Order: sequence, then structure tokens, then C-alpha cells
Amino acid sequence: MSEASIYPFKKIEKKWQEAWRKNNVFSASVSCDKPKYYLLEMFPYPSGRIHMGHVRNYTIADVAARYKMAQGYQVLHPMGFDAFGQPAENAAIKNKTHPKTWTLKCIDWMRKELEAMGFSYDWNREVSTCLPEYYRWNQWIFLKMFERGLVYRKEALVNWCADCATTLANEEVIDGKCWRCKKEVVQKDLEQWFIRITEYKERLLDDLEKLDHWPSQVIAMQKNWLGKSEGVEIYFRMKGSDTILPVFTTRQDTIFGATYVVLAPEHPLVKQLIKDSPQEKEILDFIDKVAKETKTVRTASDVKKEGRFTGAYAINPVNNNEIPVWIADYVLMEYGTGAIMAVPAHDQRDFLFAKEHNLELKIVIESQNSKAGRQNELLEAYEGDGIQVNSAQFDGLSNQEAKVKIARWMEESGIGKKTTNWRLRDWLISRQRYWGTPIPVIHCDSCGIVPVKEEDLPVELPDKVEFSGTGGSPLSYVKSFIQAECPRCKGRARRETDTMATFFDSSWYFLRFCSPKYDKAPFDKKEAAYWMPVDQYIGGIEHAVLHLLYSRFFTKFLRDIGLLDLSSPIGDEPFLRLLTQGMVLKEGEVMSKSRGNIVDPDSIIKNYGTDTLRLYILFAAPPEAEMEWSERGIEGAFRFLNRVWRLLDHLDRLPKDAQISPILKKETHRAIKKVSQDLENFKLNTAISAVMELVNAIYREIETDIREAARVAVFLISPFAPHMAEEMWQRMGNNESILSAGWPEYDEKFLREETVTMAVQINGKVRSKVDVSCDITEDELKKTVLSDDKVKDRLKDEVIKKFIVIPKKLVNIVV
RNA sequence: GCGGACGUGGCGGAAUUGGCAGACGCGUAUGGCUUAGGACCAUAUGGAGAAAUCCAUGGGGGUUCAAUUCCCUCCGUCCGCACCA
Repeated sequence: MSEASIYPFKKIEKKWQEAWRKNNVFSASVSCDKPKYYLLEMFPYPSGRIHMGHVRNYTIADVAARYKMAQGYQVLHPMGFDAFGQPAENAAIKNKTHPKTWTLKCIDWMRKELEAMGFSYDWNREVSTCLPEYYRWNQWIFLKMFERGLVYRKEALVNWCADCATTLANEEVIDGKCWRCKKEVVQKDLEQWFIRITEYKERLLDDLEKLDHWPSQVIAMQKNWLGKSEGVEIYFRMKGSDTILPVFTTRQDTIFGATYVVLAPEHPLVKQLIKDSPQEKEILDFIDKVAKETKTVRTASDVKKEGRFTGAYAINPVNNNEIPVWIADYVLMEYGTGAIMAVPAHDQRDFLFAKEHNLELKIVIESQNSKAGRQNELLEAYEGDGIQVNSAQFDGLSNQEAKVKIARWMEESGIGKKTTNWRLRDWLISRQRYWGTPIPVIHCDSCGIVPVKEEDLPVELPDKVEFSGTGGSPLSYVKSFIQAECPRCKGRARRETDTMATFFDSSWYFLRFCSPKYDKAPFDKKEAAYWMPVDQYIGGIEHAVLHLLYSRFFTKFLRDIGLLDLSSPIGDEPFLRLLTQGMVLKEGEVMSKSRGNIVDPDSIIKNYGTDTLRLYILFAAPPEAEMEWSERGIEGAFRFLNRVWRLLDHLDRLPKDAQISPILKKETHRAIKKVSQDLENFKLNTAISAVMELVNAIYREIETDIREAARVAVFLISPFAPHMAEEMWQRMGNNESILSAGWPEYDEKFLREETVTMAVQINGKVRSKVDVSCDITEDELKKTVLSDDKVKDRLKDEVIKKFIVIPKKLVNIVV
């Protein structure tokens, strides 16, 4: 390749990035006469280097931002850094640098990389969550939650990652492993800080209905996570005592088939039941054994269900049958009441356990297809629908009907109560780490837990800390930090040393972007009212339940306390549209450091320029699908951009007598229409192919007057390859940035066709084609088609039964 | 087990209120331009066949004049949740 045929991307990209910065073209402000558009990407953790996932995420968004700007929207497109978190602390231990120094350096580095991609961020609005001017508002929001009873401290079994030396929220435990370090998570009894997110569960579930523009997958995942399940709590009485044992079930229709009861080993009743009994020791040993198992082992489906008989009996309240009480590892304390009624005939887990321990089995639902009397042949539990049998007054009903009636009957007779159970737990937010927002609370021996006064915020992180990397929060060794005065009694007190989970920081950053320098509240109510909700949010699917659930909760809470003024069709939901971009793969695997298959964006930018990288990453696959990295693909994108660039030469050499080509005119307007529609719907890969088609058409008509078509091509490519577009636009004689030149409009009149080629089908198979005028009548069309040689040939002796016309597309002759 | 997404050439992918399957790109082939080219230009490119033609959107079935698109069923892949009672 000769140098002359390669477009000077290095020079151009630098030139325009500087121009955009100098002229502040991406700064957003409240405007009365323009519609607003808030475009947001999930802000990155400042690891120091951007990877292809970032590139893809931010490029998708940047195209939308530039398109909306060109269309005349007032676009808010901010960027910031989710800057607290463990990697900084680990780096501190390893490199003997302070987490703050390390983080701020990484932020600088990353900001430069993002700028080199030419992204249209309003850098005046940048926020970093690790700075006191940001995290003081974390503390402020925490205090507001505290005031309203949404924050509490409780000793409980919590998830503990020994490797990270800290607690984890349920949402952070994936397959029993730590979401960050992938090491096994254990349960530990600790006193921790929780947020009562469960208070909002109904709203979090119901409002999912409003999110029409979210991927169904994310909606499903959140529903799943909230895990609403409706059933009945049934009260069993213990034989020989007044103790009541409530169990939860969604299958009250099987209550007559309950042949034993099972408690979780941790159930508080267990110790009381076995006290002084002969099997006490054996059972305590069993409980001990189960407690030592990790959750992954305990819940593995291939593990045999183990259990012990307690020696106690419970009374089934519907028929006064005495049934044995067992404990078993397959019943979990944290769900329902920690106790179940076992119906081995109609629940596979109970079935397996009953077989194992020789327990009674009683059929109460008969499948409609099966014959009665197969009790002894059961090979597995029957979990489907059917007709009630052995169920007293409910015999003969369908089980679905019985479900309703039994629930009502239980409520009326005091045997049970309709209950709704949720999977969602309260959110554990305290972490035993340094690099996070200090929880603004003081422990006083006489006053107990006392919140820090609002005017004393922020509680700043002390700079001087030791990072031993061995046990306990580094903050708990900083005497000057711990020593505090009780805000209430002024006595000597102790400052809380736990910090907040970083998901707290990211649950409201989108609101901070509306007024990032505001110092009277987390955000300016008026500014937020103008910009919110986020019109388009773009990020990875990995936050489907974590960040996206917390953010929805925060927004609702902040609205409830009157801080947020939201009036949109989605009410107190923060994100109108959500796009979850697919992952970038190499040889079918996710790019990752550990796999060593990373392609560094910097090297691509160096060799081909950022416009090529941007174009390629969007062209290779639809935004929400996975994409496979291909070096060949990069070259193809680069070739195409060079082809576009060479249009400048052809414009210089335009023949004096060049005529406007009606074909090219049509192609031009068709391209505007197609690209605009595709951009509207984030069909970016096909938008790019439409631009390619236009460029191909220009080259086919290169002898004609291509000026309009070339101008449009530059516009249409501008969201994807903004640097090249700016440069070409300028070289085509324009002084203003293409960003302020608007977006081309298409005119239907150029799209109208005089004639059209219609396919002629006989019995649904294409047999010929005819060129006809667009406004041909059906009679004339029929005549033309039937006089076509190929058709005549085919139809010789056939009788035409039907003649179907799809205007401008095809005719189908049925014989 | 429950829930979600998906299955189209050698490859990435187009086409959805049912209407010409394979747009666009990659790769490949042939030719041109060239001292040369991994640059550029032109042509071809789902499979079978000399051709007419036939076959083809994971498999099978259905609805229809017409199905990649709608329905049923089976197979397969990916993702989320899960001894959740």
C-alpha cells in the first residue's frame, strides 16, 4: 500500500479531539427550546486500562449521542469513575502505594484512553466516587435511610469471603463463590449493617411492568431474584406441648399427604425438641457436620439427602394425624419458616428422602391419565395437576380448585394463613475494608448507635493507614479515626470502622451527573427533574440484578423522601430504555487477562485509528449479541474508510459537465431513511451496511455529479467515524463542525419508483419476473404476466384457480 | 426442575404486521493494473447438475396461494435462578 492511499488517521484524530475539547462542544446544559436526551453508560471501575468490552459499550453509546446531537437534542452524556473498591487496596499492599494515589493515577490514564476514542463526553461533569465531595452524599443518603428506619444493624449468618477478608451481599455471591475473586464463600455469624430493601419488594416487582424497553432477560432475572411465591403458612402443633410449628407451602392441596415434618438443622426449635432425649448427642453431631459444609456442597443436587429423626411428633392440623419430626440438610433455614411439611408422593425431594429413610408415602392427587391403586409402584413423585383423593371433603376436586378452597378453609378455621414468601433478602452493605465510604455512625457506651450529624459530613477517610493484608479492617487500627465524641451525650465514643459496599456509590451516580458540583444536596432537584429519567442506559448484563436493582430502589427511596421530582411514563423508575451489550469474544471465549487472549484497544488505534476500531466493533454483530473478534474484520473496516476518504479525490476531479444521476439520487435518499431508522433502533450493524451500499452506489455512478451523495455519505458515517467525517466535511468547504450541521432528511418523492420488478410465482415458486409501471391496474398486470413467455410455457393447459397480487412485490398464480 | 435467549452459506451476519432467503462485510477464485504487491479496479461465489431443473433457514408435523417469520413437537447451544418447600 502506498502511503498516499492511506488516509492520515493519526493526524486527523488528534486534530479533531483537540478541536472538540477546545470548543467545549459536548457540554450539556438545561435548555428550554430543545428536547433533552440523557444517555448513560455504566461507568467503569478505574483499573487503568480500557478493554474491548468498554470500547464496545461506549462506542454504541457514542453513536447514539452524536446522532441525537445532530438531530437537535440537548444531550447529556457524562462519564465518571466507580473508584472505590478492593483492587486499589490490593494494589496498595502489593506496590506499597496508597489506594488513593493508585486510583487517581488510573483515572487519569483511563480518561486519556477514553479521549483517544473520541467519545463525546461532557468532561466538566466527571465524578469519582472516591472523592469526599461525592461520598459525603453517600453518607448523607445513608443517614436519611437511617432516619426512616431503612438501615439496621443485626447479628446474622452472613456471606464471608476469606480471600477478600470481607462480607458480601447475597447478590454478590455467584454459585456459592465470591463475584470478584471466585473463591468459595462461607457463612459467618457477624454483626453487620443492612438496608431494608425488602420494604420495597412489591414496588420493585410491580414496576417491572413499566419497563417495556428493557430486555426481557433482565426483567426475568429481576423477577426471579425477587422471587415472590404465594402459599399458606400452616400451623402444626407439637405432640405433648403447646409449641406451634409453622411451615410454609405453596402446595396446600397436598396437605393430606403430609407424612412427616422436616426442620432445618439450624432451626431454633431443634435443641428444645431433643433436649435430654437419647438421640441428643447424635443429632448435635449431625447439626455440627452440616454447619461445616459450605453452601455449594450442601445444595449440590447429586448429594444424598441426609437427616435424623428427632424423636418428636407433630400433629397435622387437617386430620390430627401424628407425624414424625425430622431434621435434614435439604431444608434451608433462610427460606420460609425453616420448616416444611413433607409430601413424598408429590414432591421429588421428599420422595427421595422418604425412600432413603423408609418413611410413609400417601397419594392425595391422582393424575387424570393414570389408574388408581399404583401406590406401591411409584418411581418418582407426581408433581403435576390432578384430582384430589384421600383428602376428606376435598375429594374429587381438581387440585387447582382445591388449592384455593383449602387455603380459604385453613384461614377460616385458624389452621393456617395465606402468606407470600420472597427470595429477596435485606441488603448487607458493610465491608471490613479501607477503600470505601465510611459508615457515618458512632458507637457510644451510654447512647448506643448514634448517627453522625449532617453538618459534620463528610466523615473523611484518614490518609495514614497501614495495609498489612492480614485480617480486620485497616481502619480499625487508626486511633485518630476511631476516637470520637458522641454527638448526643458528648462523651467519649468509638467511630464505626466498616465502610460501605461500592454498589451503594453506584446506586445514584446517574443523579449526581445532573448537577455534579452541587453542594447543598446529592443533586439539584430542578436539574434532576429536567434530565431524569435516563433515556438510554447501556451496559453489561452482569449488573442485571446487582446495580440495576439497587439503583431502582434508591430512585424510589429518594422520590419518597421528596428529593426527586419525577414525572415520566415510568414514574419513579430511573432508566427508560436499557440496552445490554454482548460480550467480545476471541476464539469463542471471553477476553480476559487470565486467559491471556486480550486484544489491546491501544494497539488497534495505533495501527488503524479509532474510527476503524469504532466502525468495526459496531459492524461485526448487533449490539446486544456476542461478537467474535477478528483481525480481518478490522482490515475490512479500514479498507472501507479509505474508500470513503478517496471520495475527496473524485470530488476534486469532478468533470465539468457531470450530470446528476437519478439512480444515485434515489440511493442517497434511501440510505438516509434506512440509516436514520436503524440508528433509532440501535441496529447499528445494518446502519453501517446501508452506508456501505450508498458508497458502493457512488462508485458505480462515479462519472456523474456525486456531490450530494458524497455529502450525505459523510453525514451518515459521522456518528461511527466522527474524526474522518469532520475532516472530510471541512475539506468539502465547510467551516462549522459537522456536529452543528444537522442531520440530513430524506424526501419520499425521490424514493418513489416509476417501474418495479415483480416476481411471478406459480404455486408459490418464482418462475419469472416482469417489469411493470408502479401504478399498473390489476387487469393490465394480469395481461402482462400471462403474456410472459416463461409463464405461458408453464401454464399451457393449466386452469388458473387464483391470481394473487401483492402490490409492487409479486403475483402468485395458483393452478 | 423453573425462567429467558437462540439455531440461516466456508465465516460474521441481512431479511419478522407471512410475500423474490442469503443485503453488507470477511474469505475464496479468475482477470486487469503493476518491477512487485498482502494496495487498487472488475467479475464470480448456498449446494447438486452439462443444462433444464431440483434441493436448502437445527429435525419432524401443521396452518396458508405463500413460512426463516405463525402454531405443535422433538433435538441442540448459551445465560440466569435453584434441595425456594
